[in-house]
Amino acid sequence: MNVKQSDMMGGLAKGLRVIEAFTAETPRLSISEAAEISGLDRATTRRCLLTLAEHGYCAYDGKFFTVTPRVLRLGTGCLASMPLPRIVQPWLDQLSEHIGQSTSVAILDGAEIVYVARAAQRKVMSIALMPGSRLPAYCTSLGRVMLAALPETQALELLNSHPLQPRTAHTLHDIDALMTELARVRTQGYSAVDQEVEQGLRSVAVPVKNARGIVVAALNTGLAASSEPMASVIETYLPSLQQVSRELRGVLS
Amino acid sequence: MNVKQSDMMGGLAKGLRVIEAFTAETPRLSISEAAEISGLDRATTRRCLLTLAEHGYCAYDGKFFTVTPRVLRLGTGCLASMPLPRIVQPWLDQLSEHIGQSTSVAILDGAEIVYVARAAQRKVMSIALMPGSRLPAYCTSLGRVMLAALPETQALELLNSHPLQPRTAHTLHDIDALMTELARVRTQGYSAVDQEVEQGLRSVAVPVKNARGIVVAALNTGLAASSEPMASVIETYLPSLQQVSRELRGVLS
DNA sequence: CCGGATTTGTGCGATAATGCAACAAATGCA
DNA sequence: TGCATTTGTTGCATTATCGCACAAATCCGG
Repeated sequence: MNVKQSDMMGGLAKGLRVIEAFTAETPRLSISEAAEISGLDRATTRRCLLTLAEHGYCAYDGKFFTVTPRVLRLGTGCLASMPLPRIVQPWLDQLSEHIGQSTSVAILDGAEIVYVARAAQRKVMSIALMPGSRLPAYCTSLGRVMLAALPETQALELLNSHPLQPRTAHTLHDIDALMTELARVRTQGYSAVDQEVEQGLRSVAVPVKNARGIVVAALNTGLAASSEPMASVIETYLPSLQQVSRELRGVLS
Repeated sequence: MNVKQSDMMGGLAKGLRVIEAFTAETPRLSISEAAEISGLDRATTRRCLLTLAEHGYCAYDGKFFTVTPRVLRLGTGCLASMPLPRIVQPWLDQLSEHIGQSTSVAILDGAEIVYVARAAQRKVMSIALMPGSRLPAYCTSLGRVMLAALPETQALELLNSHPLQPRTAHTLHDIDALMTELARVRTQGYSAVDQEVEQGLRSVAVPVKNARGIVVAALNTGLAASSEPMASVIETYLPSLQQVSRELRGVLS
C-alpha cells in the first residue's frame, strides 16, 4: 500500500518515540531530556508526556517522568497475542529438562533478536533473559541462524545498519567475517557461538521453520563454557535441538 | 497539576487505545473490529493502524492487522528501566534454589498484579508466567498482600471497579469476604492462597517494603497443592520469604 | 544573593487531525 | 442470484495540534 500523508497521525508516532526514549540507561527523564533523545520539539514532547501521564502510562513528580507498568500492557499484549510462545513452550520445557540446560526461542526484529519463550535450567548469563529481552543478532547463535535465512543483501543491510560493537574478546565484529560465518551457518544448518555474547557463555542454535519451510524463529541452548572442545558440545546438544525443530515444523503454520 | 486540554494529544491517546485492542483473545483485527474495541471512529482507527504499520509496530496483510515484536520495545523498555527486577533477581534465584520452589516478585497496577521478576523451579501453573504477565490482584497471594497495604477505601474501590470472576471453586469473590481477608492479611503480615487462582496451585506471599517501610512489591512462592495442610505449607516456606523480604528492605530505596 | 545559563511553560498563526457523512466495495444470507 | 449489511475509503468543515518565539521559573557557581 502506498503511504499517504493524510492517513498518518503525527501525534501517535511522536508519542511512541517519546515512550521509546525511556530505556534502562535513562529511566527518569525531564521534558528537555526526553525531547533531546526523541528528537522532538520540547513543547511537543511535553504534551506527549502530559498525555501519557494523564492516561497512566507515565508518572510525573513535577520534574521527572518515569514510565509505569501500564506501558507493559502495550508490549505484553503483543507477546500474549503471539501464538508462537504458547506453542513452543511445552517443547522448550521438555527439551530443557532432557538436556539439562536452558533453552530459548527467539524471533528477529530488525537487527535484534527478541526472546519469545524460555525454559531456564540454571543461570549461565549475567543478565536475566526473559521473553521480550533483546540482544543484537550478529553475535548470538539465535540471531545468526535467522540472519543466515535472509537473502544475503538483506542480512548485509541489517549488519551495516548498526555498529558491530564487540562484546567480548571473541566477538566477530568484521562484516566480511560475519558474512562468511553466515554462509557457513546456512550450509551446516546450525550456529555455534563460543563466548561472543558474554565471557563464559556458549550456545548452539537451529532454525525453526513453519510447515511451508519458512524460518520463523530460532531455538537454542545456552551453557557455561568449559574445557570441553566446542565440537563435542555441538555433538552433544545439536541432535536434540534439531529433533525439536523438526517436530515444531509440523505444528507451526 | 491541573489537566489542560491544550496540553493533551488526542492522537497519541487514541493510538494507544488501538494498540491495547490487540490482546491474546483478539490478536488479529480488521479496521472495524479495532474501531469497535477501542471505541473510536473507523476512520480514526484506520489512520492509527496505518501509522502504526508505517512505523513497524503493526503488520498489515490488506485485511487484518497484527502487532509486531517492535511493540514489545515499548513495554520492555519499561521493565528494563525498572531497577526493582534487577535488584530482586539474585535474591529470587537464591531463594528459589533454597526452597526448591518457584518464586516471583510482582507489583500492583490498578486491580492487576504485574510480575516483574521470577525464578522458576518447576512448572506448577498451566499458563507460563513471566515478567510482564498479569493476573487479577484479588485472587492472588501477591495481589492480596499489596491490596492489604492500601488504605481500605482504595482497596475497596479497586475491588469494585472490576467484576470478581471466580476462577476456581475456591475463589473468594464476595467483596465483604475479601475485605475481611485483606484485614487478616494485614494483621498477619502474609497471604496464603489455596487454589483460588488455579486448581492445584497454592501460594504464600509477603510484602516487600523499601527502606522507608512503604510496600512497593510482593514476593511469593507458588507450589503444587498436596494433601499436606495449608498451615504446614505456610510453616515451611513463610520464614524464608520473610527473611528475603527483610533483606530486600535494606537495599530498596 | 546575584547574574547568567538552562529549563519549563505559554500565546499564536500555520498546519494537520477529527469525525461526520457519503459512497463503493466486499461480504453475508436466503 | 439479488438484497441487505458490513467494511474500507474519501472529502470536507470543524477543531485541535505543532513548533516557533518569548516569558517565567529554576538552577548553579562564585
